[in-house]
Amino acid sequence: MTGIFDALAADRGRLERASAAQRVAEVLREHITEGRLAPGTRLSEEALGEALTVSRNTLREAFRLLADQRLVVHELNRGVFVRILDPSDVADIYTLRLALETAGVRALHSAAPERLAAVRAALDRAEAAEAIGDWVTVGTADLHFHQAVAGIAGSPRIDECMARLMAELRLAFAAVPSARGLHAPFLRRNETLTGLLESGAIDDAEVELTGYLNDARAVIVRAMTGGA
Amino acid sequence: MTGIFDALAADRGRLERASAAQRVAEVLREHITEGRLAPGTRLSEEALGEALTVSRNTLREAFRLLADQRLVVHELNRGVFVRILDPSDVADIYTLRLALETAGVRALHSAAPERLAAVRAALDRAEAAEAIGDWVTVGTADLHFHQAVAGIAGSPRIDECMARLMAELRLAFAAVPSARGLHAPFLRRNETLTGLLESGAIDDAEVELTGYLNDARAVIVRAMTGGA
DNA sequence: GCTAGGGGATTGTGGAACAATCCGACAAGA
DNA sequence: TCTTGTCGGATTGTTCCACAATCCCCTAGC
Repeated sequence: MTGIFDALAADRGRLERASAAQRVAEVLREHITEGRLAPGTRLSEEALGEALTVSRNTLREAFRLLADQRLVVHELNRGVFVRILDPSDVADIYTLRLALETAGVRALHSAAPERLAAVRAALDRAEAAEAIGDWVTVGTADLHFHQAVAGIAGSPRIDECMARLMAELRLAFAAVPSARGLHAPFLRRNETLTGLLESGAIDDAEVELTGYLNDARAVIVRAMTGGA
Repeated sequence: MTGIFDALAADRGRLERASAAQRVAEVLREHITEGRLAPGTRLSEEALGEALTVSRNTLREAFRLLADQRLVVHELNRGVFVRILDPSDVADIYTLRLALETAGVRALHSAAPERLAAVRAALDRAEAAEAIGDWVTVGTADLHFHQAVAGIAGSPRIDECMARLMAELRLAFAAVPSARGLHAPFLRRNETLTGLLESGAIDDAEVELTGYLNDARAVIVRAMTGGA
């Protein structure tokens, strides 16, 4: 009998109006992760407040939200700047990714089947985007794929942690010139990993995942140090 | 020649004064994690601002910081409340803890020896506090012990993630009446785990850690559901 | 007993003002 | 020329105030 109410409750979040600070943060977040705001850019309170027609108070609250997500850094009396990731940041992101995605793989046997299906669905989206050469979408789908892998664990906190990491990773991708060549080699390995998961080979999947992430980390770190 | 400057640069963080919002958040955080502010308490902007002699704007910025750490929840047009953890939250915290601490254990062989020493040091502090019956300190040292285990990974993000989780856990502990009987049985297992780590038995340590956290989770969840 | 509506209290947001701080420019001295 | 001291503009940090939006509780009316 409560099925209807549960279904409605799932959409509860959608009707909660967002505060102005949240909306502002959302807009800025998009601009940052899409690369339209280059890392290191100073976000002037006055200029941004005027551009978005919000008060400084509201803008400062939005800055706090973004600082939490590590998309901007707040320097006292100097203002907020779009975060600049250095190679050690990227390496660290991959360390945490490995821990979270491994947790997902290990939870495979006790997880709901939908979670594994979500992994396959994300993979399909990535390959569909690859087929038409839409590399921006490929990058997005790849991130969603890995979120789905970690999501196997069924842990809200792991999901949130991964979401933050993926947002940070976009910052790194924005710093790498050719994102197209970056993702292509790894799609095949996504396919391999998914196959292992679907066959229930947890240990093999874990080995594959570890090697995958270590390789990806090396590629990106090299691109960052070599490119800049 | 640059050695001196490098050493000074390492202490750079210490001279950055904290903003009023950060100081306010720090004070509130202590009160919350020490249990002086009961979960569910409403934090009125006006009353708190007057008590701490800060303006509402500053207080609101502090609230954003605390909301990030999940110590308070912000409900639109209703205000902020000290977070109330339910059993599913605690269970989820332990899921993430397991992932992070496992990452530490697995990094054992490639970690600096100081990190393992930090684990032993935290354990010693806990046992010293136990000897004099200071159970509050035991609880704190136990949290530090587990942070040290995760810290073996040497990842700043893992460290920060664990620190947040431990702050959340204090909220749960505050809800459990007798914290004294809660920690005692697990000190022995901390000792066991440390011994396995020091002997380099990664796989055994991982098994012990997994069992440990699952048992601890069950104890706390039972205390929460039974006590309330 | 239940619904509808009103009033008070609190938060959300904007705006202004002043202090504190930073940064660059310029000048003075070695 | 290089370093150091000082000044002034620009920006942030913080406070205060005002008003709209919203929520919650209480009461009136059915």
